[in-house]
Amino acid sequence: MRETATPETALPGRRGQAARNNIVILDAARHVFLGDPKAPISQVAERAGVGISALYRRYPSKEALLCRICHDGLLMYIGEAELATEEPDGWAALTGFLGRVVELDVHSLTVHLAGTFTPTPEMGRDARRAGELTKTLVERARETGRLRPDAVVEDIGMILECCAAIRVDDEERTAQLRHRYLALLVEGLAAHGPELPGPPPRPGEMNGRWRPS
Amino acid sequence: MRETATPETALPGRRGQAARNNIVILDAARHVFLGDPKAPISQVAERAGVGISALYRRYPSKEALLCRICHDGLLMYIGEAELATEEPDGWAALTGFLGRVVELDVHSLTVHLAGTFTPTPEMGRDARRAGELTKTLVERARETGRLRPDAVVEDIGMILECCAAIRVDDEERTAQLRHRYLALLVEGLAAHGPELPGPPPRPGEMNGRWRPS
DNA sequence: ACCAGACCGGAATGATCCGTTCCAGTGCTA
DNA sequence: TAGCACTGGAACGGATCATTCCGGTCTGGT
Repeated sequence: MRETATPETALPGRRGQAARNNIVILDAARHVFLGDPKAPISQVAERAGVGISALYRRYPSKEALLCRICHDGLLMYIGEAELATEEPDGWAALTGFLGRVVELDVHSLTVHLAGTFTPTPEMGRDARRAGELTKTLVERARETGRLRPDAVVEDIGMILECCAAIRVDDEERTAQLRHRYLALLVEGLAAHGPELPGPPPRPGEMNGRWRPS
Repeated sequence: MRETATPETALPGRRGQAARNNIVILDAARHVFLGDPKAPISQVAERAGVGISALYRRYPSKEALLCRICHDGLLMYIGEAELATEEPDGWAALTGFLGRVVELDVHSLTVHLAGTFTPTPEMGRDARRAGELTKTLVERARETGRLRPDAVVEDIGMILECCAAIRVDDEERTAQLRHRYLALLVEGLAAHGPELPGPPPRPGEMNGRWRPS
């Protein structure tokens, strides 16, 4: 009688259309808001090929949709981080993790949507969990001796930020280019050159966005 | 009778106020539009401590002001590039240049304002000149053998893009952090590690923005 | 001392954009 | 075939801005 979430796409008729729309809408929203976090909601509907009501039936407001997208991204981040923890080589764990996060464009999904909605307490918890996992990854990478000693956990977020800045029209090409500059940055992380300049980023420093804009 | 541009700030009375405002307005505009390219023009006036008329007396439209700011940035870029050409060590020339461009936030000034106005032909010429200078710098850096062989000219713009993505509330701190990640990227450029992934960026690839938005 | 006009601040205007609501279908489902 | 879950898209109302306009202020030449 009741489908809780997404029992795959193949129901017949109206019921099926609704289930399919659930997915299609989330995909469209992700894509559109990745391109422009302030995009009008009508653009999401258009890309999804549905009417605006279809959106408002599922989410009470634009903010709720944004929140959902962002939270999903956060969960993806956590998932990848946990996956990475299982990699025995600490260095490969960290770099592989970075590569996958860049590939999925998860960073844009989470950080760049900040300020467009007021975060839920649950997201706060998940964000903290994400932070802890990242810390673990960095520490394990440091133990291998491959990570330069003056790198800190907070550098990771900044590095992802750098990669997310790369954007061209074609989506696949964007991913390629991001991998290129991630590679450059990772080489930098591995290089034991002269000490990095400036005080390293402090824990909350990049979170100016998270207050309700 | 007639002051052509900015005969410094110290004239008396109204005439002097006008001259001073010229500068104050450009500074404010630079600052505000760097923070948000789509900021309302009233915000520029507020930061400059002048009324809106003072802006419209000088520039016929918001677009004109944006164009001016952007062009100034382009000229700064060219200036720094020419300065760098005089440095005898090709590697120091390139890295020093990058540092100064990051410091001045020139990249945001030029690229991030694209699409907010229709470029003038003169800007086109200057942009080409900037490209040539950059190319020279990269080639000279390559001759020193310090630059990894698979790096290309177009990487420079992307690297600057990465740095420009770093932004925190405090302006000075932003600059510090940018230098930090620039250092990482430069280490990457110097490292002769495994070949960089993906086809390198092609010449026009990042210019999707330049058509009138 | 005086006035024409350069310059200014900021309110008023008019257009655009966008989130949200509303309503008239549409075709399952029972 | 009636009822209903769901839809597309038009209409509404508020917000945001670029731009214009106007009444005031101060300067500089006479």
